[in-house]
Amino acid sequence: MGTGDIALPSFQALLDSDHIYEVVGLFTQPDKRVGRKQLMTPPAIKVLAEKHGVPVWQPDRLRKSAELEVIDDLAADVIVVMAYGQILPKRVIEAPSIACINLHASLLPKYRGASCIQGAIDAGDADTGISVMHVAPALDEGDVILQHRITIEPSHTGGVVHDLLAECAPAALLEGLENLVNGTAERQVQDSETSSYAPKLMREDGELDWNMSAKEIERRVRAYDPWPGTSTTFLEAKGKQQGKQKRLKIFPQITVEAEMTGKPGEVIELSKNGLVIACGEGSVRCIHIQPEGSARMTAEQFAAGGRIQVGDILGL
RNA sequence: CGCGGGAUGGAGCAGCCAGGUAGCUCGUCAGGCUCAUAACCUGAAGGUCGUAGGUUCAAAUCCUACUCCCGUAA
Repeated sequence: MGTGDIALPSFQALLDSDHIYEVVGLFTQPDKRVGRKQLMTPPAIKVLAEKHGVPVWQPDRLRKSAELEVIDDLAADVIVVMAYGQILPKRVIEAPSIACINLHASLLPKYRGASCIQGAIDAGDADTGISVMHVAPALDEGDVILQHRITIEPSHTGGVVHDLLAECAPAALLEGLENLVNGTAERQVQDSETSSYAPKLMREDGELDWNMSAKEIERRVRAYDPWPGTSTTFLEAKGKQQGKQKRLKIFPQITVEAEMTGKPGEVIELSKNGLVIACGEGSVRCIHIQPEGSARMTAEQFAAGGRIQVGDILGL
């Protein structure tokens, strides 16, 4: 059961190991309208499943759908869950004869929840990983079977870590399955004292607060790329839209300028060397930005347009 | 037709509402200044104003259609 692209390599690994495991079905979220034209688009994992002749189910709300019977009928030995996007009813958890396991993209008990990857980078952690765990009725609180660890480099964005974890997941999954099958799997109860929760992020969570320190801003921009992205606002100084508040997206990599200070949100420098914005502590130098209504550009290009000036305050 | 913004030398933007000489900040090239420079000064090249129609003596500008791009819809 899975939806997100992070589950793709793991699903592929299961398909490839058909000499050991038979994939009897895939549950994933319904097709959604995406993009500017709102085209109905299936999850990539669904396409992969259909290519291999694996039956697919896409219930709107698994909890109260007829598909619950399907799960019983499939009589699976193990249910593997990764980035599915729905809470599983108890009935599903208890359906498989061996176990219902979940792959979670953090070192549990830290960062339970949907934004586990962003959470680890945003907090400045030195590493994160994949946790293979039993599914419990409460979100991401099940006993941990094993964890595979990866290092977060100072340049890693959310997207990079996402891909690294996706690559790292199949090995963890296969090891976990093997242990379960021969009964050697551990069951480490999660320490609720050190647990934390990383809630699902919304677009507006990417709005930068310039009162934060430059270090925190730098990590936030890195963690939230590509989703939900980070942005601030500026007042348009040119053209028909003059005086209107416009969105300005900020992309990695940005660098911390500890020496340069100013009122939080103030534009300290706007030149070919970048856009320097004052933070609560220090400032950050941004190179790649995107004003609303325009394509992504460099700070140098943005400076040429004269749409903001040094001294302007952003994010008001 | 989900909503909104946009298309103007190589880049980013003005000019459009109140039609009449192609503008600004850069970049590029040449020359100058300088011990030197990414700094400064002078000059030059470079644009079918997204496409196709229409209105007009005259269209970047007004009207219609189309194409493409961007934001947003978590």
